Amino acid sequence: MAGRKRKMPVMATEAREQIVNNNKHKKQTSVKKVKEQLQCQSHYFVNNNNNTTTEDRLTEEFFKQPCIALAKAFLGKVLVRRCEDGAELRGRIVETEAYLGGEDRASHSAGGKRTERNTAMFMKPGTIYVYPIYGIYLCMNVSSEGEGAAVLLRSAEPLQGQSIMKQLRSARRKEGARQLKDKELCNGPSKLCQALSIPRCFDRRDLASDPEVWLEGDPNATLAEPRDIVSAPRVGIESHGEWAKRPWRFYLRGHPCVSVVNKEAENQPQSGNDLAPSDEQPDKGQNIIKKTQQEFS
DNA sequence: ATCGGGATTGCCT
DNA sequence: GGCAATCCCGATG
Repeated sequence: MAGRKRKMPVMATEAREQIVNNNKHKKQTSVKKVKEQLQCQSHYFVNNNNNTTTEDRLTEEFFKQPCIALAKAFLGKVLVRRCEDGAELRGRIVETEAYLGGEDRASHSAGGKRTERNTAMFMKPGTIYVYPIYGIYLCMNVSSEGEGAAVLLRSAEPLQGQSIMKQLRSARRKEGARQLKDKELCNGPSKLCQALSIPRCFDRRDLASDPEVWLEGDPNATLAEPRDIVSAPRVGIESHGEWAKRPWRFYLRGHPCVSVVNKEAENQPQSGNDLAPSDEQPDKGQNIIKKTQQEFS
């Protein structure tokens, strides 16, 4: 028997409120701009504006960084997905992993091996690499500087479009299962793909120029201080011996949307972070996390 | 042509 | 915390 998927309802009032709320605290957000966003969500409004560039959109320059530096730089940035009906989903990235090419045996591109599947890893920095895993899920990466290197996006904090994310995430769950909490919407690489509606066909697209998916700096958040970034071994790659121990997973310390907390790593001095100097104000990153912890508690 | 495994998740005990 | 689900891709013959 087939429990057919429910039809996606027209954008709910709740979602509109989220957009408005999201813009409330943004300085210089005009009423006009909010109205435009609301218009774009209507089924009856055809959006002919292909210029999705916003002042916050990150350009190709951002992605031109070595893999580990980029993996850290992603933390706090906002992944945006514009759906077909114009609705925008936003999630702040809070957890990443660096996969280097060449020597890194845990990488799909280990030994410089290039296949049909991992071609995107060898494309220009900012290229999206989407691959299927376990036959049922997807994972999203972004290529970085360095031959065959890419960053896996593991977790995000839902910022906008939570009601749509809930629908997308609930579609494949058992009927009658409990409602997902907001912090459970994107706390894992495949959950992130589901909640932000990242399909396989986004493979090899350019995050710097694609009209349907892009990255933004969050004007209210800033780069985390090195001490706010935890470096831990990557997860799910146990079989790769010594390479599995490299601390190339990065997440925001104490953030409620991180998929796997590593207490041991958190107690280590974070020596791997000397490559990420920060000229931001020291405690801003922490403030954001504290505020978020309250929101999600 | 066939085979083995996987950068995960959700449900069950 | 265990374990099945589920299928694509890449390696091998």
